[in-house]
Amino acid sequence: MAKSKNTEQKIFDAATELFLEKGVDRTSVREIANKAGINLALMNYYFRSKENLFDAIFTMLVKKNTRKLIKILDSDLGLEEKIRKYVEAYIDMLTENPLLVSFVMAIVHRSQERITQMKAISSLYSTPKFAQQVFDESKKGHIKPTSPTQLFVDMLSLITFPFAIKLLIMDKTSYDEAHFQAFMEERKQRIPDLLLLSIKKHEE
Amino acid sequence: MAKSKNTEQKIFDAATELFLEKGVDRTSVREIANKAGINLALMNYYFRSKENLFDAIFTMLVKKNTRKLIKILDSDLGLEEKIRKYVEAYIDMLTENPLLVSFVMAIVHRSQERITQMKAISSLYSTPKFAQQVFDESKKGHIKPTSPTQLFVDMLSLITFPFAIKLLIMDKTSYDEAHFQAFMEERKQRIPDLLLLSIKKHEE
DNA sequence: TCAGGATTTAAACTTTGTTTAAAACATCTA
DNA sequence: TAGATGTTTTAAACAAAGTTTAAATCCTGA
Repeated sequence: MAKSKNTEQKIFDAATELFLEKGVDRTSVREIANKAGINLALMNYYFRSKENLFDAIFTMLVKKNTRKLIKILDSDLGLEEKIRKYVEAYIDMLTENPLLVSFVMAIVHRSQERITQMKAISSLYSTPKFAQQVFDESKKGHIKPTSPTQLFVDMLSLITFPFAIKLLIMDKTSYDEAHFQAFMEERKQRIPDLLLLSIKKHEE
Repeated sequence: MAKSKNTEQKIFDAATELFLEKGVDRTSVREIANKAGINLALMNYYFRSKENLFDAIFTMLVKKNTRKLIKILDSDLGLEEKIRKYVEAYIDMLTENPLLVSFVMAIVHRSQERITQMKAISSLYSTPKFAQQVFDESKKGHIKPTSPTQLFVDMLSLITFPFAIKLLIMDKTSYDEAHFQAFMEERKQRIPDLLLLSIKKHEE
């Protein structure tokens, strides 16, 4: 167990860098081995397969980047502030890690079956506290009767999907990177406004 | 050019069936050749590559399924009715063709660069009439000042993304297929309500 | 009819991810 | 210390994938 930890880490690091840089599919195992300066077979020795290595890296990335989001969801903030903070933090996160989006898309498209078993993703979408909060506020009559699931799916959709079709948006609107960034910045206000409006009482 | 059209069609049909059934990545060229009853090399003779064949099939599928959607967007319906009709038709379309979702995700994730060049997709998201309509109604003061792009992205996100994370939703809520269908059925009301509320004037 | 282009075929090629079996290394015990 | 044992590393081969090649066959028009 002397150099072992080291080799495993070398593979992990090289693969992470390559996956983020060129995408999983366009990165070959031989390339990873090369970059890590190790023998080809060691990838399969330490991780059972390339797919497995991908899972490990993806889990690490999600964990590293979503702690803040989960903390917000589980906090004691009021619903409005919670939603505003969550949307902002989520958009910031995806802006800083654009490749997480394509990673998620990769998962969605390649491993539909496995997606529910990936604890990292699963925990990201686990929202008992948030759901309870929506339920309670509904009950107390502070907001309209609202399905927590619908509300949460609305929120996720409005945040995430625009990143997935980023290039399409940029193409259709002739935006450059800066414009798109401004577009998403605008959504930090827009999305909470939209969601809060929909659950607020007393309007017509 | 005797049997040629026939062979090309046989490949196209066999591939379509297999792609839809098992996904693109899990379908090998040899399998397609087998099912079509043709020689392996003919796939590359008629379509230049498997990727190309996929593009052709995808374009066909999108065209076939989105005519109705485009027609609605380009119609003379009022904004409210247009949005309601569009959302309903779109959700119906994705419900009936669940594989179109993963196809879109595949494109988004594998071909970010090419996505804007795919006319089928591009035209689906081309909304000059809708944008004009939103712009005019804003100007006339019938609705709040609204960015057509933001509104359209909102709508697309709310419709499409839930299908992308379908398994995740089903897992988290212990839904079965029927439940999920009902969940999306509910969204046919919910999404237009949400969007219309956000552009309506005079509230609060 | 037969020349020439289009189509089809069998075979090989390249690049994937993965496995194997032996070699090298490290560790622990008699 | 020497040897046995388990771990790590290596070179080589494997299977399956998409693609290409070059020859064979078919078809059509002059």
